[in-house]
This record gives sequence, structure tokens and C-alpha cells, in this order.
Amino acid sequence: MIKKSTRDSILSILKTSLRINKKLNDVFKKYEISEQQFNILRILRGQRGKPSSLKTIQKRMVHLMSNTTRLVDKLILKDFVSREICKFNRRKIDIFITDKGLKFLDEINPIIDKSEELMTTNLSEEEKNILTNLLNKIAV
Amino acid sequence: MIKKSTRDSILSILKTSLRINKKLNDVFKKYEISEQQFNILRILRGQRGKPSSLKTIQKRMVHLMSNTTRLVDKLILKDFVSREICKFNRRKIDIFITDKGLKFLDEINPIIDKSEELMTTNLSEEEKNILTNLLNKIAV
DNA sequence: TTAATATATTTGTATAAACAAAAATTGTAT
DNA sequence: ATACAATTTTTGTTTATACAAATATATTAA
Repeated sequence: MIKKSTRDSILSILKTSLRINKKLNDVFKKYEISEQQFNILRILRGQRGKPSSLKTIQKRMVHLMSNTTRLVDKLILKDFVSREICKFNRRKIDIFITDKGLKFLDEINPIIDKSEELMTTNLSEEEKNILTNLLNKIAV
Repeated sequence: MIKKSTRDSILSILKTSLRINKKLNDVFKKYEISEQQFNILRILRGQRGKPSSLKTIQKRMVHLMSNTTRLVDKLILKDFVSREICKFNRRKIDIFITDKGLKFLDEINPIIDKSEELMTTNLSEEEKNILTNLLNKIAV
């Protein structure tokens, strides 16, 4: 028999994750971008001008999935990123965030941040740290 | 500026949830069922013979989404559930779990339980309870 | 150099999910 | 009784996801 504490904790993680995603998606939807596209933009911004390959992006993405190509396609349509073949290794694709992409992030980031703060108002600083530590021990 | 503790905790929840889902899906895949189909079976078993309508199932599902009809279609193909129009309210569909469905659950449940216990071995009983309590305060 | 292997990306395809609209039935108010 | 609104389920459509295979380039070993 499974322990009640085990089942409860696992279920709580899954359900909380869905609640968070739902709230975040409300924001993303308003700004007509998907969560994953947003994550890519943030990864690219973290590079500060340095290009990223698809492989790099994929490794850092929260949802690691296989069609990063098509996600980037969509960001290109919005003119938020640019793509060119890497000069030093033609298998690689260099992907950059554009000024428009950066400007978009500047606009949406505070909203996301506020939403995340709001979701965790019931927890103290210390409780959030405890939570993070506990979670990092699960399913490793 | 968002607090580091906030961002870290939110991100940990999302990432841990993905890790858990990945591990569970390994089991589901082996048994050729989807997580959501599995959840429906468990909801139905919880009814102990009493029929459930689609609406009832939908309300209890972890992932509440709209195409429960099609999920049930797939369970019917496997002969794990049966479906008939409710005698008392013809808008409603009564859904029952079959003996084959119950037998299937008996087979896969211990594997899932073991997997969940394994994922949380690094946490004590008390830590799991703390975790659950903290999570239940988030994004409510 | 050539062949074999590894790496990075793209593409095709099948399945799943999200969302809105439609259809059928029931309940309610006049 | 009739019209209108509400409930429950189904269906259609668009988009997202997962997975495998294909393509192109680079690296390594003989």
C-alpha cells in the first residue's frame, strides 16, 4: 500500500503545477505568445547577444521537447528572434533575440513576475526556500 | 523585481511536476494507456459500481479538459468501461468500469504506487506533509 | 581519402489538447 | 403550452506534442 503522505504530495505537485500553468497561460494568452515561446525568449536574453543553437535552447527549456525548430519558426514570424547558420559549424543554427523581442520581454516580464509573486503570497520567504529544497529532492 | 525565492519555488514546482509526469508516463506507456485514461479508471473505481456522468468525471480529473468523450471512447475500445444513456436524464451518459478495467487497475496500480514511493524516498513522512501543506497554499 | 560514426537540425506523421460551436434534453417562467 | 434559458454531451477545427526518420555537416579511424 502506498503511503497517504506520498500520494498526497505527488498529487499536490501535479495539481499545483496545473494551477500555476493556468494562471501563467492567462497572461501569455493575453500577449498572444505560448509559454514555451516565452521561455525561449528568456533563454536567449540570458545569452546577452551571444547566439544560441537549437540544442542549447532545448537543453535549457523547462519542457524539453523535440520541435524547437517550429517554436523558433513562430518567434521569427513575430520578428522576436532571428536565425542564421553558424559560421563555424554549419550544422548549427545561431539564434538571436531581436530588439523587438527584448522590448516584448520588457513589457510582459513584470506582469509574469507580479503573477508569480501573487501566487506565492501565502508563503513566507523561508517557506518558499523550504519548498524549493523539498521539491529538488523529488524524482531526481 | 521578483524575489529569487519566488522564482525558484515556482520553477521548482513546474520542473518537478514534469519529472514526475515523465516517470509516470514510462509506466503508462508500458501498459499502453495514457495518464488521463488511467485517471478516469481510478475515478470510476472510486464510485464502486455507481455510474458516473462525463460531467462528474471531468470535475474530478487532474487535468480538466474538454474532450472526456474521446477519452472514454478509447477506454471503451479497450473494454475497460461501458457507456449507456442515463435512464433518468437522457442528457447524461452513465459510465461504468468493467471487470476487465478493474483487473487492469489491480495490475498497474502497485507499479504506479511503487514508482511514487520511489520518487519520494528522499523525503521523510513529515517532510512530505510539509510539502503538501506548502503547495496547497500556492496559486489558490 | 574513404568509410563509419556522431552531431545538429529538420521534416513527416500520428496522437493529444484547447477551444468554440452545435445538438439534444431538461427546467422554468409566462 | 410555448418560448427561453440551462445542462450535458458531442463534434469540428486549430494548434501543440511526441516520436521516428531523414538530411546535412563534422569528426574519427583505418
